[in-house]
Amino acid sequence: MANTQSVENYLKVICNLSEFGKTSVTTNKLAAAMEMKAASVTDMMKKLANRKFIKHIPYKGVTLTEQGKKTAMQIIRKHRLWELFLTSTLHFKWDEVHNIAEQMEHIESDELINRIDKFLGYPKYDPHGDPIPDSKGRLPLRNSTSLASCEAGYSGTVTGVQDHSAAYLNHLVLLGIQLGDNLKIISKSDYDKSLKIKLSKGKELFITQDVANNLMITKIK
Amino acid sequence: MANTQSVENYLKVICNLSEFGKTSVTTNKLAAAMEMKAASVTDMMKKLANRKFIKHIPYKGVTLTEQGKKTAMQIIRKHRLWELFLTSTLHFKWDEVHNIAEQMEHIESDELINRIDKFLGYPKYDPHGDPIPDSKGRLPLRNSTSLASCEAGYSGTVTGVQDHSAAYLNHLVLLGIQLGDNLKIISKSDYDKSLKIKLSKGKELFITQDVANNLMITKIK
DNA sequence: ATTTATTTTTAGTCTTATCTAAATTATATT
DNA sequence: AATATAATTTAGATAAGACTAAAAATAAAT
Repeated sequence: MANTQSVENYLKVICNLSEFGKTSVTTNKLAAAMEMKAASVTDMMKKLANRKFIKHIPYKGVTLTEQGKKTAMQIIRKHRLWELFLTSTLHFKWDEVHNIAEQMEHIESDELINRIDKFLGYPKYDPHGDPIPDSKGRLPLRNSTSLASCEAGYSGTVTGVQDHSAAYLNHLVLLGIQLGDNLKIISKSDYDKSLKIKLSKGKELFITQDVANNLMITKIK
Repeated sequence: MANTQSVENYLKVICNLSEFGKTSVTTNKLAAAMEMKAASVTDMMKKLANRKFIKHIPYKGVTLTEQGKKTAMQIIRKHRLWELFLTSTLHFKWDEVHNIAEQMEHIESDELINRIDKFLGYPKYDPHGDPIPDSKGRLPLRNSTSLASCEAGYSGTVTGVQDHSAAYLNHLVLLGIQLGDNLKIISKSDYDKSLKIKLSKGKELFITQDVANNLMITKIK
């Protein structure tokens, strides 16, 4: 009855790459994201399609079915709640939690994850600013945009990251940028699209387009 | 490098059945404890022997090597710490935690389990009174004996159970017996070895030999 | 000391999930 | 439109871990 960890991982990654089921995902993209060979992915796609988790159009890609999305959301919920537990209760740093949560997300017990949810106070966002699905699989909405897409003069609050790699997260720590920080775009270079920003604490700094691309903010004005 | 969950389960069960490596375990006993067929167990014994976790004498049984014992103790440590976390932090009942801990014990992260240990205040015993190995694999000692082995007149404190089944644990709840309770043996029946005991709260009750056999106490006098 | 019963092992099969290499389909380029 | 390139799928192999059925070893009972 229960799904294997492998099946859960595929569904989770498909869900993330498809923006929660909105778009279709190609075999190679999936293979790259899962660090597996395309042939292995094709194999699994057949199995997942048989079990009605996805719709697979050969040579074209896959999309999640309602059932597949529902299952994937529960795994993402578990992953994000465990990440938050690890940082807020056990004081892990935000770049250390991913690998452990990858394991914990497969623990099979609705009761357990609901109690963790309660223990944490029914949080809406994980340590990287990603929204946590509730027990019904519903996502809280937040209209955040990439910092790179904002013009000079705008202010905003840092709400999340798109790149979850330890390297990127550590780079932000180095720059002194944290989730929840307010910042203002002073200017934008025409030369390399780098940004001069001012943190609410007063500190001014330059960040590259790459860094700005992966930083999510909610525009204030 | 890491061991599979299956390997970890075998080592854990061997360790428990062998009284932490002291005695040898037979194929059939292991098969029964793991709810598997004897043939499957033999297969795995060869693999574990190859990897120097156990010594296997065909047709005779297996014993843990030092390495095998060390590995098993870490799994038992994780199991017991997670059981305590589930009861003390998430308020699960003591008969509900086993299945979940069976899964959590396989999470691979020394740092994680050490932080849980610290979070719980470096506890020495789990919710069933079983000793928790420390990070080096050392077990706290406690000289407890089965209540059934004590004579009338003796007093003691309930320290643990030998039967971990939900049925037994619920039966104790029904009787009103908890870990840490003090009790005194009023009399012992020659007819069926049942015991009349008095709890420190004042309540008197009769318990069968079976129940007494599975209840561990430290004799006070 | 044979025979019977029990325990354990061997041999061969199955499933899941991965891989490599080859074949096929789709896309891009002249 | 033909061909080259890239993406995807098929076919066949492998490893882990479980199973059944049969063979072998040990233990028990006459």
